[in-house]
Amino acid sequence: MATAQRKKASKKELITRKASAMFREKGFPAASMRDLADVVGLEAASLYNHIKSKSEILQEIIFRIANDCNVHLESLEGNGMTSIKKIESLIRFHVQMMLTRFDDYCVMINEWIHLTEPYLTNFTTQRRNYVQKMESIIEEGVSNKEMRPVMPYVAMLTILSSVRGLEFWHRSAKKISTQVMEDNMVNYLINGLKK
Amino acid sequence: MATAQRKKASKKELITRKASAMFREKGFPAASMRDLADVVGLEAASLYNHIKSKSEILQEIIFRIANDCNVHLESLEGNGMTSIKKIESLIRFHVQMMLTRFDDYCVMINEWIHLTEPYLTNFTTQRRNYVQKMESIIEEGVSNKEMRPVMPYVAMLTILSSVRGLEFWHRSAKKISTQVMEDNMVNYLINGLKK
DNA sequence: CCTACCGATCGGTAGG
DNA sequence: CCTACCGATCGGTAGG
Repeated sequence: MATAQRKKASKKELITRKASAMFREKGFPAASMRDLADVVGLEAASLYNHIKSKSEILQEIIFRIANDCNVHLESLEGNGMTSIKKIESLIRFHVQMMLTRFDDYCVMINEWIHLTEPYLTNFTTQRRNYVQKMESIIEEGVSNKEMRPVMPYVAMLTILSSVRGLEFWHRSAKKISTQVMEDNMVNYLINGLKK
Repeated sequence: MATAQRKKASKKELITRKASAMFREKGFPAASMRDLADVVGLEAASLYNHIKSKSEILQEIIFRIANDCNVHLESLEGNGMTSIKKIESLIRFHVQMMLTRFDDYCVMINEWIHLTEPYLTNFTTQRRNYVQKMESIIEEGVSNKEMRPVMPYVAMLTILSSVRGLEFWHRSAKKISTQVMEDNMVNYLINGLKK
């Protein structure tokens, strides 16, 4: 029984992982449950012994990684680091998420529009809170005189967009190692903030 | 006859414009021809008096704006500007495209995956050429000693990604004016390049 | 986990 | 430009 449960859970994990790769490649609406079943090695109907619906898979992928981002950001709050260090940690975290959990991260940033209510509102609310907290850290750094007088909103946008840009890099022939890429991104983005 | 032609052309233009907005909002696969017909004020079948297929609309949107980007980039080549000025012009051009032709620009950067062959290969080839030319300009600026020793690939990625990030800004409540936004982006990104 | 199948919706056509 | 309709495919269910 415990074994059966575990088997079932891991099969669900397999389905979710394959779905994530497929949603990233084709986009959520263009990825069909029949294609997914083929990749997993089942008939389409059999998928429904493991998952409730196509939407449920999308929800699990997105909220799992969104939650990890939130947890990391909260760990930064009031931990005594300088604002610059906090932002550096945030950049490194996002770059690592993008590189080590590529499919999930891309699905979150590109496919969240296909969430249905109430999940859609839930997600956009979480995201609004996230970027506001991030802007607060930058604002703090500016009034601390740790950072140049950048507009927090513009800095936040540039940082998150640049991480997102790694999607293009990951897809293309990558002659640069991931560590070099991470350090280059951090340098470029942090140098834009430092006095 | 000339009038009929013009009327037909403008109706096609209307369809394309509404389609662009719809493709951006919902994504290409999730936007149905019936929804589009509703917005235009026709029956779905009647759309096909003006356009050949759903795919054709996507192709026209994407290659029209991609072509404008290519023309601008070619106008920079060997025009006597410094490398920094060339990149500043490129950034301003992209920011303006994003802000003044928001739907088309977003469809190009987000929906190109849904092009079918041979258009898909055509597009990715054009894009590869584009980023290579852009990297050449940055490389030139670095060996000129005009720019700091950045990696051209990383700088290119950061610049294009940051422009893309304006999609998020455009969607949200925009308290910042477009001119201020453009100048802030240019300053941030150009300062990262200057010595 | 499969076979068989559902209603809904898709892009697109015929014919007027 | 519409009515009527096509075959294909979609997400998902019943029943075993």
